[in-house]
Amino acid sequence: MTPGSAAARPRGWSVPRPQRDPATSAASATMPRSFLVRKSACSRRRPNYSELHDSSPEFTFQQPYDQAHLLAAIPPPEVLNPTASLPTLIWDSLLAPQAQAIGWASLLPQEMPKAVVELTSLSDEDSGKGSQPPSPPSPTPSSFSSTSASSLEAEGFAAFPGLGQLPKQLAGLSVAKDPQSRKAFNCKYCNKEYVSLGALKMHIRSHTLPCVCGTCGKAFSRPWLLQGHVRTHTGEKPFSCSHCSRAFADRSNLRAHLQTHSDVKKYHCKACARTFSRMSLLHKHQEAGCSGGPR
DNA sequence: CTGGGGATGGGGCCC
DNA sequence: AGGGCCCCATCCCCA
Repeated sequence: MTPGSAAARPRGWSVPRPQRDPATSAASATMPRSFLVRKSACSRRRPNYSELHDSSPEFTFQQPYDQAHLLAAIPPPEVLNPTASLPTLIWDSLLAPQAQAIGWASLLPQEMPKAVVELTSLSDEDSGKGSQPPSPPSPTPSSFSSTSASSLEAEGFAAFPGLGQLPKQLAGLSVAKDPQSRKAFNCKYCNKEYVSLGALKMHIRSHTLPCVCGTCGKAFSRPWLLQGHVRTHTGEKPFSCSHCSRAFADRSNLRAHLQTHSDVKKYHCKACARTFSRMSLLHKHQEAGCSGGPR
């Protein structure tokens, strides 16, 4: 398949989550979980991970600076492919001297080389945190996505004159005001709007992808996403079906699987009353042209 | 066409 | 405030 093909389909608004697990939250049952943001058609584009290895000449890592800012990310030694040495590294792109030379401010995010955009910064204290199998540790990279623009200016950019003017743009932080003068936070990468800085910071991680797989170099926005990915390498499947012997690496997939054991599936076709274990199956069914009659 | 598994993205909640 | 986790959504692939 082509990694980018998924982006071709517009997805529009997030579907409000109908109900949350009552055991975990009762209040949120009345509130859609994705009410904060409208997803653009391209918002779920998949990164071209091959580009992680395709460093353009302007961004080749250089000695000795690069060594000082490289850090092996997540690699439980027994998990690592001995031959996979490479860009499974996190690099502080923001502090890179090369950044000055190429005019960051003039680059739109999508124009930045992926190898730069996706590799994010680590502080000294982060670099001291190692990996702990079996579960990959959270790398807790202090990428700029989790750093305020002001602190970036104060900390990192101070070391590199000339970058000081850029951080707010690069960090994707801007505070806008809506007509009611209520604060809103816009992502400079994609213009999504958030009602809290925390939500925006979380979102920005999806642009910066600070969590990098030590085995294949694939980058993720959050540690637990990486953790799930690492299971594809290790084969770990901690979620077992209580009805059969199947095990799954992902809880959501187990949940979907459990539906297959149920006579009455979760998703109903309103036209023909058929039920499906997955929303995607229901959609396929409808797109295929539901006859409308009961089956 | 259908059903299912695998993989991944992302916002919200809890601690 | 931030990390971890939950849950949902969706895509791709295959049988």
